[in-house]
Amino acid sequence: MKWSNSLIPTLKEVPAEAEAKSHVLMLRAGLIRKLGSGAYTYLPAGFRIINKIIAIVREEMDRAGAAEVLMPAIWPIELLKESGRLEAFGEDLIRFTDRHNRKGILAPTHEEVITSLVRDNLSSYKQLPINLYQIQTKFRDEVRPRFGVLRTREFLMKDAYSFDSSQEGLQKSYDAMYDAYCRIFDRCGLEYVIVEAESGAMGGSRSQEFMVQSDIGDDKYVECSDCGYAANIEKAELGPPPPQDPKDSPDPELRETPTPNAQTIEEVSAFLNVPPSSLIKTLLYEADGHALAVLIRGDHELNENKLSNLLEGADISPANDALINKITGAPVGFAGPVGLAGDVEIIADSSVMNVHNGVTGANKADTHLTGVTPQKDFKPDRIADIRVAADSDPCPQCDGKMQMHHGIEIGHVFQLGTKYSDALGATFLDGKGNEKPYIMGCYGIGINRIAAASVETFADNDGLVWPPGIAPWKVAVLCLNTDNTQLFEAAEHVYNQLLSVGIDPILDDREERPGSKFKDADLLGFPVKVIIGRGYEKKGLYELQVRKTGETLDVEEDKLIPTVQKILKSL
RNA sequence: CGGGGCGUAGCGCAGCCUGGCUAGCGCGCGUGCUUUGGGAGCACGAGGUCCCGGGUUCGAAUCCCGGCGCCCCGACCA
Repeated sequence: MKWSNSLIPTLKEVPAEAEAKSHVLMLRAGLIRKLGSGAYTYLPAGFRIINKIIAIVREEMDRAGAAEVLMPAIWPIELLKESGRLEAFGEDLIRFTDRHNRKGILAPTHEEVITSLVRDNLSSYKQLPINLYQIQTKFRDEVRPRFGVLRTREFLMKDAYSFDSSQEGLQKSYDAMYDAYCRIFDRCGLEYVIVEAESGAMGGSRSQEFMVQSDIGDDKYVECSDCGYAANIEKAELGPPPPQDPKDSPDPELRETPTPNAQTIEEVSAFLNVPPSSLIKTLLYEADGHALAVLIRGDHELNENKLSNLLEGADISPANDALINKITGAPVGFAGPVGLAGDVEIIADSSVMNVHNGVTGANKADTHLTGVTPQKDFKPDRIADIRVAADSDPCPQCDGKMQMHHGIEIGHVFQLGTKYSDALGATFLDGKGNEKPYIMGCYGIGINRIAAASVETFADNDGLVWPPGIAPWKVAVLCLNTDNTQLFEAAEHVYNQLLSVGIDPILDDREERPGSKFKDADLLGFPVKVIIGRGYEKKGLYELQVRKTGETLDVEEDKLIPTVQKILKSL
């Protein structure tokens, strides 16, 4: 590609609307332009990056034995009703009504379509396993699109769905996708962490996410530097709390303390001048009709997933004010486990049991109890790990501590099981003639996010730095003076040579001053620059610059192509 | 959905509080001359529904009311 034939509107100044590094640089480098909230145009250079990523994804999916399809983005709304996910997606759906007054949606994902497709066109275990994938635009009316291309209302996703006749088969399909994902992200040059995840509203059992560590990431995960255990914050299990220090004082005396106008953890902590970790929060919940008092240390957060799992998947919801009043006999904000009415099950997080000289609500307006000792002053019915993991928490698999990180989710793999095949009646006949639901897996990759995550990870003060695998062009040929025919012809010659060995160059043939060309090339992040200027004029030498390292070297014509190839291989 | 902020030339902004001449500055853009290895200099020039609608006023970018759009923080996020 010749620069003059493309559209690469670079910006010197930082656009006001952009905050995140990737957003700023993708705008400045002329990769994207915003059309509306959460909707971006990819200009030629940006689209080339997307296409590079897609090509890698496609190659690896095909290598893993998946077959590509293309499904509609426009759905009749009934399809989501059938699977029961209309509620689950709710406001996130972009809905429309057509000229015949039929209700439709723009597809947020495609489990329903693929499941009904397979239901209607496959019938025998002999045809299994099968894995179908597509690369499609998904639509979700995000509450808050942000960070440029990282969270948008329409985005490209590679989604794959596997259909197996057995759990063992699913495991094989899942492992194959897992391996393919590693190859894909490796080839994209990303540094990523694979974390255990909750399968959540998708249903199913095993689930892992591929994360790129980044402070602007929407997801949080913990990782143990000793053993490598890593898990999404929603999922992360905790090791046992560190052993209790031997008590240097006898159990304190339990007493009521007036705490007017102090209800929240912060207020009580400040009022009584005790750290939040000495407070015991009492959260009242309703679970399938019975009341729960859930005890969590003041500086911790309840993990509802863990609580629900502990209760064998019961639907749990915070108790309403009326119920709280009934249980505690006090206004909201003063609940405590001491002396609670008998039919309330008390579930305590493990860490609560180590609290010494604790503070809880007194089940009485404007009053807290101090000097609370677990087991002595109250006895939980159950003690379990039910809180959200935090930084420096003990690892569940070794003696190490876990660190908390923010991450950008670039891919996920799920073992769905039979959730969708059951809901949509998708069955096959096994070898004995029995009807069985397909055992499914689903596997997603956020195409646009790969680009943004790469920028967040690798960009520097001068601009983007692309790994060669997804660079819009691998090599930029800079002709520093287009008026000089000798230089220009040499530049074109290099450009053609690179083309002929399949290297994918861009020729900066613009009538710009050298400074602009250098700055733009750095901003765009081409892995290698070939500079034809002074050195060529005087000594017939080409100058090579490596974007990532800043390294430069002069080479003679016959060494040029091999040297470029060598550098690209080393990056 | 709650909180904060913004909307003036392609981009970044000033002007608004305290209404008043032809709405200004930098970058970018066009033409000419000079310049040519890290975003050149000079000169000339083009480019504006001041987000939209209504109101107040002799007069509105500026004040008032209503709306729309966008950004940031939070909540949310299969």
